[in-house]
Amino acid sequence: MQVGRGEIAGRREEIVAAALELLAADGAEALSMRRVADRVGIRAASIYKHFRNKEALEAAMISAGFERQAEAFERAGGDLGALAAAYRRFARRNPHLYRLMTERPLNRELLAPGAEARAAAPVIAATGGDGDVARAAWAFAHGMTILELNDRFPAGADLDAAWARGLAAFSRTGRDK
Amino acid sequence: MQVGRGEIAGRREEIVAAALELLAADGAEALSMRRVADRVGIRAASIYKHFRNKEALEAAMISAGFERQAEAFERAGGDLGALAAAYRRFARRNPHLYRLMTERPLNRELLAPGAEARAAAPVIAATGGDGDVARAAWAFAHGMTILELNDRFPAGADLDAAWARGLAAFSRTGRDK
DNA sequence: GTCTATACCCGGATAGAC
DNA sequence: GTCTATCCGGGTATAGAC
Repeated sequence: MQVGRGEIAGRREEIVAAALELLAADGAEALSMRRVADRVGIRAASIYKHFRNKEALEAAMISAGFERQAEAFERAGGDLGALAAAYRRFARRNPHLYRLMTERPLNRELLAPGAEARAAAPVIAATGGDGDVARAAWAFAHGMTILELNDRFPAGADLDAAWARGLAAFSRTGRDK
Repeated sequence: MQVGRGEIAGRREEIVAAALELLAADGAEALSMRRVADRVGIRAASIYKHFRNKEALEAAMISAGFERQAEAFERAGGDLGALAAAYRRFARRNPHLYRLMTERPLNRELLAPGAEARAAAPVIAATGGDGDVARAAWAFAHGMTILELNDRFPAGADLDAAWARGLAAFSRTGRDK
């Protein structure tokens, strides 16, 4: 968590926390520098003493999201089914953050080093180290997740069944390879 | 294509075409009523004689996107692999439109009737009428597609292999069910 | 490191004349 | 159906005082 020391780093984290709260409560459109500042109790201009620009603040938020996701995976254990459930649960509990984390290319130079990799590692491990399978499984999980968040499945659809069908395809026992 | 007759409907389609060009060229952030109007050669205010608001214009664009997608599927034929290739190609050729079509919940009341269903039908048919499999396959395809558009896979990743791995899982011969 | 003040620019949408 | 004029609001970001 490479915090330097004292008030400067504390303020940075305070701003990120406020931004995450605002995003969770009101969505990406509400995420303005002015509103983040309001929530911290300072002026928008002051945020620029802590972050170069809005993109840098968002990168800090995304890094925090990866850390949260990695923690959720740790709690879930190494089973692919459990990881998938944790993945879906994380997104449903943090829909706006999940969108922020996935909807655009990452500016990886701005991210906390290793955060993305820590979140990805459990999936790679669970798919047996086969990169193609890991990417296919991730794509399936992301597709199910984001289409659900975006309300794109029919109202009566049995999403648990669709998840199960996909996971069977990508888990070791269900493989035809 | 339920065009009424004469200039009014023609103008509507002209506006949609201009908006689609603008979106393709410059992305969603550039899609403002003023810029669309510039491209048509009218004033922004005049667009409101043809569309109630920006959301209605976007819905018309999305409807056009579904129609294009349905046509691409028709050309591809009924094979799941061919459909998947057409799906990916459509998104790569129309990345901003694909995002517009998938990133948010649809306001289905504003869409051209049947457009969404026409685009979805070939996938349902190709997965043998099993809704769970169709949704899982669609989620996989969307996940692969949007993660590729968003540059989320590692630079050296073999996406063709990941696609093949997933499609094998969802095609009839590769099924364990 | 926070403030005030402000530059600068953009957006969606409406009123009313023609 | 298009225009001009305008309302009203919002955004990121910087300069310079304290």
